Amino acid sequence: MYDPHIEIVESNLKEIKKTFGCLVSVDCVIFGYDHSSLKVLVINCNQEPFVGKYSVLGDLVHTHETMDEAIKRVLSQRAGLEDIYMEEVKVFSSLDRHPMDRVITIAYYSLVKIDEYKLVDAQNKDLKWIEISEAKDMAFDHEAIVKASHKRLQDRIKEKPVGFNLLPEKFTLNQLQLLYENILGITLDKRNFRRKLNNNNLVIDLGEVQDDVSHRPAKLYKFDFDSYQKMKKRGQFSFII
Amino acid sequence: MYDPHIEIVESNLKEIKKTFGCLVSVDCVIFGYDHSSLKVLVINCNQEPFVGKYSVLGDLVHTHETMDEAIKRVLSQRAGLEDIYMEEVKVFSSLDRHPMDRVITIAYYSLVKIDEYKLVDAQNKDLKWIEISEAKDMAFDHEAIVKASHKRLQDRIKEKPVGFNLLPEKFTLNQLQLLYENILGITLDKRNFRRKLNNNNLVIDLGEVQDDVSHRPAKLYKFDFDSYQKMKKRGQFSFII
DNA sequence: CCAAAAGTGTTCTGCGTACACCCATGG
DNA sequence: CCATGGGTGTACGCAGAACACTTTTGG
Repeated sequence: MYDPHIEIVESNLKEIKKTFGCLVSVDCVIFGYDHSSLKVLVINCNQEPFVGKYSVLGDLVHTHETMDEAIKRVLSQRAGLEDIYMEEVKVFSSLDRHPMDRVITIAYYSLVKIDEYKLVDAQNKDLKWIEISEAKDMAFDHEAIVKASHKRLQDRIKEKPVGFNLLPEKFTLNQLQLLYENILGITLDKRNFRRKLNNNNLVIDLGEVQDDVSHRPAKLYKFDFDSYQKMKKRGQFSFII
Repeated sequence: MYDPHIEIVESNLKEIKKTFGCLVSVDCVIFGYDHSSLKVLVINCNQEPFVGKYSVLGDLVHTHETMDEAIKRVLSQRAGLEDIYMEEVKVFSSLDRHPMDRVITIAYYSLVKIDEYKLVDAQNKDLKWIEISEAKDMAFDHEAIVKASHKRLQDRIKEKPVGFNLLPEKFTLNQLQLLYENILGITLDKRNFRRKLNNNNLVIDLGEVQDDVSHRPAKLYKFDFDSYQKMKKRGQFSFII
């Protein structure tokens, strides 16, 4: 019987590469939150036949870099983003997902504090934040990539405090609650939400208040990273909202 | 400024493939459960410098197949497995993970009803079930791949009833409980475990009993797939043990 | 003083958890 | 009748969910 298993050995390496070599890319769905809705960072695609459609940021993976390095390079060089939260979502491998050649892509999503981020756009002039709901009819299979990433973010935020990566260092509890409501598409009870935060020691009262609002200013808080680390270590942490 | 973004267009496709083409493989961690412990299906590696070490089943992805097709091909051709549960785990992309060339691999795990599976080994003579604890010092980075897959299974089984894929169609409640205890490495309370199953309508009493035991025979149950589907549809399903 | 949003407590219900004894069968 | 595992119910505490009014500030 034919042995379908291919062994990579010196003698047939060149032949193997010719036969099996394919292109691998990373695509990163960058989420931002502007205090009213969840946004995705996109670019106008300039590859036929998708010219004019939106695309998320991505690039081919170089032969000398890991996925992690590739995605960091894309975030840094193409969006000026450093040290931001990111997570692998899944692999997209349809044969026809790229019109020019077979390109396997690994999707990631990232979370950006949109207030602290000015669009860095050295390479091109059309980086743009769009609403999740606008992420339709995108280039390649990027609509599916955005959908899968959004779903992953929704799942993740229910069990880990990743949402803080979308807010400024100092935030009000209402801002935090609205973030959850927007991402999950649900409404939450203010008192229950706050009690849960307090029970978990997840936020620290900074003793400061808002100073630019025309009504009673809200207290400002920050995420209690140390407390979260401790809770993770001893026993399990639950943040299912 | 240098634009690091590579566009794949007809004119430079060949050059791009030469520069960026790399090898992609799938590796599948196949879990089985033999009524006492969780097992992994491995093979003796025959590639230097790992000859004699264990490896999980994997293969290069062909240019004309998706990941899904590749993993199904590996499961079918190399282990005779068809239509089994599987899930993508994550990408492994260290530059030195394969000694011969840069190979990016996508790890999957699968669940097999070990009782109903006779080792099909047409291609080679050394398919073997080993204990999780024996999955050390494996070929390539397969120890890390097994660890990550095991962790994923542990996470998944807490929220979805995937464990039934490891048991025969008919099983006793004690067998089910032991499965959970073995996979999670914890002990569970018998009465609480059973109450939760009943509350969720997850199992159906078949009205049959064991007939090969030298003590009071236990009732046999099967997984209630329809009930699970209904529960998933209306509202959320929780199976956190 | 009015508008706007901030902030705060209680009750009820259901679920997780801890826990121990009798039952049915084969040998 | 004995050994072996099979099977069952209760009490407690905590956490989620529902729910409405008072407070503080700016204008």
